[in-house]
Amino acid sequence: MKHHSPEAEGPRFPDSTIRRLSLYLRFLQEADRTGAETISSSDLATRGGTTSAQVRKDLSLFGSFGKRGLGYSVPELLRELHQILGVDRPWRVGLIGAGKLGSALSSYEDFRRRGFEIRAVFDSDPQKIGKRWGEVHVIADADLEKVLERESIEIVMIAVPAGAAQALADRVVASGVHAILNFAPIRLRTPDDVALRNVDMAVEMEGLSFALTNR
Amino acid sequence: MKHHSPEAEGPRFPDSTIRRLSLYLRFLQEADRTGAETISSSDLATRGGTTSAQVRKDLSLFGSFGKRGLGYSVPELLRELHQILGVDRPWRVGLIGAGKLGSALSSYEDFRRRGFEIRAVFDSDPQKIGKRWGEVHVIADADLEKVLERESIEIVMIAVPAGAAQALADRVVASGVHAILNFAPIRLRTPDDVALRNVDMAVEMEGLSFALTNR
DNA sequence: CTTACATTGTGAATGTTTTCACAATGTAAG
DNA sequence: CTTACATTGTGAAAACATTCACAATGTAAG
Repeated sequence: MKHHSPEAEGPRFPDSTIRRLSLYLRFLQEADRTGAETISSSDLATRGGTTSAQVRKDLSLFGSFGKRGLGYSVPELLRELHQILGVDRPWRVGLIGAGKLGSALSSYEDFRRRGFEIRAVFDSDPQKIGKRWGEVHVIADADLEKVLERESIEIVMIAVPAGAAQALADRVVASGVHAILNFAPIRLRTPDDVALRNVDMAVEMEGLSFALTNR
Repeated sequence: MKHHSPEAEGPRFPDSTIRRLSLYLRFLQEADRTGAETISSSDLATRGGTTSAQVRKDLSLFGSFGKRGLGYSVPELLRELHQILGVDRPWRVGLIGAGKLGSALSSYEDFRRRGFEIRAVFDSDPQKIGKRWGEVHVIADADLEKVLERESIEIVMIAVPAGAAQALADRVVASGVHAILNFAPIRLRTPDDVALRNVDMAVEMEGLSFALTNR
């Protein structure tokens, strides 16, 4: 029954837990579509590739949502997870980089479906500026600050070459954005109050290379 | 001086360590380009966003490569990291999914530069089959097994919609491939002896959403 | 050769995450 | 109402990862 109390320094939640909550949310949506009323921690575990104890521990960090002997109510847990993850409302997203990867990101249906709405696309290439990209026009990097503010962008995705990423990140942060998803193969330096996630495909490939080599 | 011995069950290396080794490797390559002869654990730490003790601990899992009082020889540590990560030789990679994301992946220069060579691209769309994609032609999914074997593919990247991913993964595994990089928003089930990494962009975005919500 | 200094390699301490295991509590059937 | 059963929530234990702290060992200068 322990909810996190309104302490000066709030509790810190493991990153791994947050990732798993995202996965649970997905299975719940799936289960909901098939009309399931309730779901047990082991159901969630099997699909999420973890254990039922882990599922219960993860959820118990945020409250007690289940019924002993029965499991969790699908609609209720759906509501709770949406709220915990903050996806109970849409987010305004900016995308920097209108190359191939940017193109893939801007048309990625899963983002829109989950409430991540790309409201601005930026690029430095004059050839691309002004072109229609989905529902928005490509904007010059030079106008970054102006447009981030005008469009109230809350999350920025960076999909540019490594050499350009840090300078752009600095400008994004200076514009008051507090969340960045970085696809450039470089470790960005940002202040502590900026949430930063990296999608580093080369690192992932090298992880596979390592696994194949050491068997 | 402790090297890993040839035991029946080899030591297990933390995933987090392997990821960091990739980052160290990058920074070393950069340092090498600027002509640096040696580098200290704290140099590596600053760029990698960690601590010098962590760097030394990571490296010490694989051997002792440094010189007390001096640091690490850049060329030597480069060689060692290449070998540890298994990127001292090229890898033959297959790509399933010739959509926007597949397109971005197949032209991603960082892969080629690091020795990940895409030797085959697959898609189910008859419209796309036969078209030139970089240096290869798009091949029908139906020929997956045949071509994976013919091209001696060692690593497969899956960039298809969630609904198609598991069935394709099963076929990939059955064809003897032991490493998969999955971009589909689904948790694939694979045997234990298959190395699997996921790049899940929706999960990353929800992590940012969570961070922004809980501040 | 000796001293001053830098930096590694690594046990031990600490911190974090996962797993275990079971009392608590709910349902359902007789 | 009682019994049989399922499943949660959670302390405690175990496993795992990071940080500390310092002896060991190298360089370089006088």
